[in-house]
Amino acid sequence: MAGRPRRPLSAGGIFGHNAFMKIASFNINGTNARLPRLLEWLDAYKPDVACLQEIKMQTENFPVETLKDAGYHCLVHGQKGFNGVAILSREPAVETRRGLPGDETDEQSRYLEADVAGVRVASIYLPNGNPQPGPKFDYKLAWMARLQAHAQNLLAGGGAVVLAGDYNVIPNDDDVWRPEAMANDALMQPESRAAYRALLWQGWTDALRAVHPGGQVWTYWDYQAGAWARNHGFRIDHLLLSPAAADRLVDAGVDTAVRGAEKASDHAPVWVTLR
DNA sequence: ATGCCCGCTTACAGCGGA
Repeated sequence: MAGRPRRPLSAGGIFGHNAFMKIASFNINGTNARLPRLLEWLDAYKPDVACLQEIKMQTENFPVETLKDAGYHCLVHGQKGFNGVAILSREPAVETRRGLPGDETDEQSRYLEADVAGVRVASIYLPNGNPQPGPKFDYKLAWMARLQAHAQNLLAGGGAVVLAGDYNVIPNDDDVWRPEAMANDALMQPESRAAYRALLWQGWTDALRAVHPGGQVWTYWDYQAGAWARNHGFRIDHLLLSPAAADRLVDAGVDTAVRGAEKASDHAPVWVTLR
């Protein structure tokens, strides 16, 4: 039959060898403590983009050379001892924002954003907010209001955007092994959930929820009380997709086995693939 | 009811995490 010659799928792929783009989020809970696990995960699961949270070190100390040897470019927004986010990518990334707008006095490193292969990607480490009520919970809700305002601006651009990170919000009762056990926690207060829902109502798609609508999918297991062995987890790491990104959604999941390794983070990586 | 466990800090005890 006449017409355009068939080419293998990969020829049209943005990464040459892969028609799909895998974007992951992983709260590593300390770069120095987790670097071997991080490298193992990158090698085994090969995300095209990896948004990291809780790198817990200053920007200049991040092991960019080691990660370059592993095949990744790094953008880093660090902080000594606490917090800190990064974006690793196979393709070079162009930074578009460092820090969440809306409060010039906020010195915590919890937001980093970049363009990678035509997709706007953010690495988010939303405040925990415990104990509640109190100033930390107030900071969490104020941070979520700022995120809501910025997310609205991102949507207005109309492009493919992925807001990936540790949101420290358990959106629904079926996102936690036993809701009663967490009832007084900042992660599932009505105000926290309402702020998360307000984001979704803007037009974002919770990718993991869309692929696993029945819930019971965990991304975090506490180090304490044998939570991993008992599978007492909850879902707080989320990938929110703009409509243009959601149109390209192929799959989403959790690299659960990563949580079972020696010296593991208390979070497992979560990911989406976009066509 | 609290702590369990973990990572971090000009550390060796206390804080933050979730």
